[in-house]
Amino acid sequence: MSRTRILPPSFFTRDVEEVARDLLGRYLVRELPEERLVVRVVETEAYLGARDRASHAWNGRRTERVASLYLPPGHAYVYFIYGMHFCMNVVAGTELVEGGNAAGGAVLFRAAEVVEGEQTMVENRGLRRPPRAGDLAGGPAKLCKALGIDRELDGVPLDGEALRLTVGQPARPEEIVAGPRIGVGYAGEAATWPLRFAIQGHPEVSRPRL
DNA sequence: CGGAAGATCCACT
DNA sequence: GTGGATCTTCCGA
Repeated sequence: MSRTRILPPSFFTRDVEEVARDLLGRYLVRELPEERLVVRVVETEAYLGARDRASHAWNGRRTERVASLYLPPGHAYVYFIYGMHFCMNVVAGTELVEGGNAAGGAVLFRAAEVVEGEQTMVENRGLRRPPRAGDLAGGPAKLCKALGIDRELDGVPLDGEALRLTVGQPARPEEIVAGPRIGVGYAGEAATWPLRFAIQGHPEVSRPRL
């Protein structure tokens, strides 16, 4: 158990689903100029890449927006959605080519609990009242807002200065639950795949609860 | 070159 | 529970 020991690139060079499960309980560290923010990941989703209709890399799609999905495992993919929100993924997978990620697999961070820097996260979220469960980082866009993550961080390595993933307090396998991913109803067969993972019963998990 | 939809959140009912 | 906000990206014409 370590807040500071950084997860190496090899951590992300495994099956995407396995990485998504193993990220539960890990610490995401955001270094701001004046302060360090730390959260513990409690919910993730795996996106398998080219063979996954719900993935931004479906069918090998390779546009400027999704270019970071093809960086080596361990890099950030941050995208803008619904005209006002950002969401963050980490590139993962085993299908490598030319030092990159051939399949475009990644893990979306959906929810986290605060470990350090709550006051700044309250301010980043624009909350005027004490946060209730899920207010700070109980959803992929809330998480980004709270941590000050936007497209500036698209493509950065997650073992670098601005952003790091550390060992943290990993979830025990028996406390992990799985279910279908959120907001991907258009994806046909893939919409039913149980690639959403969470720490069972955790109050910060986004809705609908698993 | 236009239109439609989106890995969401919030306020309001 | 529902709809509005708000805008980038992509595909089809």
